[in-house]
Amino acid sequence: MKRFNSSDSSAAFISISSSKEERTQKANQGYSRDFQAMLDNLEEEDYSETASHVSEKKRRLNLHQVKALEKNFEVENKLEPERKLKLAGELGLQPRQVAIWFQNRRARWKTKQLERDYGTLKASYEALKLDYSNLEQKNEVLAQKVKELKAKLMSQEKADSSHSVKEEYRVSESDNNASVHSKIHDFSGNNNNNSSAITKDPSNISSSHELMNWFQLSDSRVILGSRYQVYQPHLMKPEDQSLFSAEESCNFFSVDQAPTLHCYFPEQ
DNA sequence: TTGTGTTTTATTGCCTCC
DNA sequence: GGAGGCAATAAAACACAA
Repeated sequence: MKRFNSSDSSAAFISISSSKEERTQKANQGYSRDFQAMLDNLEEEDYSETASHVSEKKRRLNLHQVKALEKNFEVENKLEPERKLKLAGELGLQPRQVAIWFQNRRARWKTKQLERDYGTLKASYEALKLDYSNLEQKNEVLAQKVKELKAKLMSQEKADSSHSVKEEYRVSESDNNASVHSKIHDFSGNNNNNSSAITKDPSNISSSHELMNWFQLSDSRVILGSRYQVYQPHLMKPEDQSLFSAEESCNFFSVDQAPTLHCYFPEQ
């Protein structure tokens, strides 16, 4: 149960007869503000006097009272006891009425503030959404370009590799060296058996001619660590050496997930 | 005039602070 | 434990279309 001050509790309701209220409201519509305020004050006194014996009815505050309360609310939305008493005295209201008005006003303000916040959030969400769809479009364009460049590179490499094979074959024939010829043929014709030619230990090569050819072959290869790993840019299949592998560029242009670099740093 | 939706005034119950 | 704030709610007042 709410506790009221003794000063508040007596007349939270201002009792009036409804017929009288309607009459005065209609009559007041044509008056100036000052004159209406004066009438209102007179009415307050009148109602206070008759409060004890007339049926209780809610009564709306008049324009003057509401404006004064609004002005005070703008200054400070909380009400100290002294200010409450002062306002109540000035406006001819019960201190409790002033307190209730401030309380309800704060509630309305809060609702409006929530609506504003919602509007702001909604606007920023819409902007973000638009931004996202723009990025998505750009992403698609870039992915398409990558695809085109890849295709171009592949066809170019195909042309280059067939050209270099022919060149090497011609050189080996004119040299009339069976050993080197077989090695080159083996290497270019069957990639799966590369290891035997590539990893051959030079100490097993008997003739100086053979040794020379081994150097010629290994010249274009990079030997890494204990195992002989081959880097053969021209004779490698394009799909094996492609920077953008079947994993499709490490999802670099995927919009659904963050780009990962696992294909570049597999150990990580 | 009346039904209906909205706004305003006031109450209730709970919570926090001193 | 009293005072005051807040959320939820009731109820009167008001606006307005049909």
